[in-house]
Amino acid sequence: MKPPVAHPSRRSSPAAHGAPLAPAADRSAEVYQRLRSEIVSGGFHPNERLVEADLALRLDAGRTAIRAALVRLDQEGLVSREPNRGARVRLVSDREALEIEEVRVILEQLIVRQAAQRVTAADLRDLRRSIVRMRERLAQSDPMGYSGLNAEFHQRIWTIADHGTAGRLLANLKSQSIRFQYRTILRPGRTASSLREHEAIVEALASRDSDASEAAMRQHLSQVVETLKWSIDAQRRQPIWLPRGASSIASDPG
Amino acid sequence: MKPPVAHPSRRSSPAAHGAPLAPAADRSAEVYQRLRSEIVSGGFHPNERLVEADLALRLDAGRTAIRAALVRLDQEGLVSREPNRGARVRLVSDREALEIEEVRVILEQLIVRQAAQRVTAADLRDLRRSIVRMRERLAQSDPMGYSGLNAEFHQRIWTIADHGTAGRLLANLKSQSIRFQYRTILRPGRTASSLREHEAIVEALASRDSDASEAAMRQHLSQVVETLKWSIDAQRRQPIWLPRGASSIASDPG
DNA sequence: GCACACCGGATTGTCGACAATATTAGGCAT
DNA sequence: ATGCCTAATATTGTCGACAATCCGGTGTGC
Repeated sequence: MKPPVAHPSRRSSPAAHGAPLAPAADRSAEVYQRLRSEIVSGGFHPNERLVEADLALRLDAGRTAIRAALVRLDQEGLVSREPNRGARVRLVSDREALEIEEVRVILEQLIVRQAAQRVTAADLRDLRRSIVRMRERLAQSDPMGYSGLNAEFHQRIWTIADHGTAGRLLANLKSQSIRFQYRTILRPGRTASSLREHEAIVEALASRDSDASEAAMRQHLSQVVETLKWSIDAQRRQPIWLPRGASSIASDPG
Repeated sequence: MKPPVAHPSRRSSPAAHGAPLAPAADRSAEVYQRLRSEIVSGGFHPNERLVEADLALRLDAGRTAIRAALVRLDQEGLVSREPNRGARVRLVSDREALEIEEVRVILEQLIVRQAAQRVTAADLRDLRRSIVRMRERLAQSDPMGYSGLNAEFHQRIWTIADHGTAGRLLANLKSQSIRFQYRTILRPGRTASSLREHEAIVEALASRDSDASEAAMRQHLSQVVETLKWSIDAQRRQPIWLPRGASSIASDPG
C-alpha cells in the first residue's frame, strides 16, 4: 500500500564521494523493490511458483529478506501465499481486472477533480508537453511508447492532485492489472481516440473546472473500460496465445 | 489488503475430539489477526511504539511471527515502520482522514450501484431488519450501539454488491480511519438524520435503481464528510482531550 | 553552562539450523 | 495397467543467536 515510495529519509547521504561502502541499511527494502519490479514488468509467468530459496539465490539475499518481501507483496495483491504451500505470482482474473478498472475510473475522477483546483501554469505546461510527445508516438505508430507516456500522463495528474490516499490506491491497482493494459492499447484506432480524450482532459484542467475535468476523465476511462471488455470477450472467443498446459493454469479456482 | 479473511481451508478439522494438539498451522496468521484487532479496537495509544520482543511476550509468539505481522500491518497502513527504528501504530492526520473519507464516498457509491442490480428479496429483508434495530438504538439514545449497526449495514451492502476489489479497499480504509468514526457519531442530531438517509438507501435499493441508490448513498456520505469536517474544525478550535505530551505526537510531519 | 565525542543499553535486522508440512516417487497388491 | 499406501524429497515455518544500529546518558574541554 505504499509501493513506489522508498523511505524518503536516509536516502540522501551518498551521492558526492563515490559510494561510501554500501547503502548498508535496507537490504530488505531493496529486495522488495527488485522483486516487485520483476513481477510487475512480467519477469515471471502468471501463477509461477516463487520458491524462497531460489529467489534468495537469484537476488543474492537471505531467505529472511525474501520472506518479508513476499509478505508485503501478498498484502499488496501481487503474489498469493498459502500457508505451508509457498507463494506464487497472483493471477488476476478477467472479472477482477474489470473490477479494478471500475475502481480506477472513479478514483481517477476524484483525483482529476482535485487536480483541477490545484493545477499550476507549470503543471499545464508539462501536461501539454506530454501530449505533444504522445502525438509523436501516435504519428510513429508506436503504441507501446504511447502506453508509457500514457501512464506518465496519468501519474502527473496524481501528483498535481496531491491526494496521497487515492494516489496510493491507484498505484497499487495499476500494478495489479498491468498485464491487461496492453490488451487495451493494441485495439486498432484506440490510440488516436485516446489522444483526443487526453487533450480534452488537459483543456478542462486548464480552465480549472472540476466538473468538466471529471467529465472528461470519465469520458476517457469509460472508453478504456469498454475496450477492456471488448478485448476480454474477444480473447474468450478465440484465445490468441495458450502455452502448453496453460488450461490448468488459467482455471483459477480463487 | 485482505484483512478479515482468514484462510478458509485448514480450519475445520478440530472440533469433535477435544483439540488434538493445537491448530499447529498458522501461528503467524493468528498473531496477525490478534494484533490487528487490538490496534483497530484501540488497544494501543496512537503513535505508541510496538516493540517486537514485548509483543512476542504479550501475544505468546516468536519474534518471527510478530515481525511478519508488523510487515503486513505496515503495508496495510495500520502501523508505520522505519528501518532500524521499529514500528509504531500509525497516526492518521486530520487531512488524511478526510482523504480517506473522500475515497470511501466514491467507493461506496460504486458499490451501492452494483448492489442495486444484484439485490435479492432476502437481502432487502435483512437490510430492513437492520434499519429496525437502528431505530431501536436511536430511541434508546445509544449512539455507540447505533454505530456498530451502521457499520454492519454498510458491510451488508458490500456483500450484496459482491465487488471484491472495492470491498477490500473499503475494509482497509475503514480500519485506518476508525479512530475518527466516533467523532462523527456523537454530533447532536446526527444519528436521527443518518437513520433517515439509511432508509432512503434501502428504498432506492428496493426499486433496483442504480442511479437513485448512488444518489442516496452520496447524500448520506456527504453528510458524513461534512460532519467529519465540522468535528475536525471544532477540535482544532478547542481540543477536547489532550493527554500530556500529545502536542509532539499530534504534529505529524508525514 | 554548553557543545560534543563517547559509551552502554535497548532494539532491530540477518543468518543458519532445525522442525513441520506438503509433494512427489516408488513399491505392492489387485 | 491401476489404485493405494509408504518413503523420500522439497519447501516452508519457527527459533535462537549474533551483528548492526539507534537512543540516552555521561563525561570532558572550553
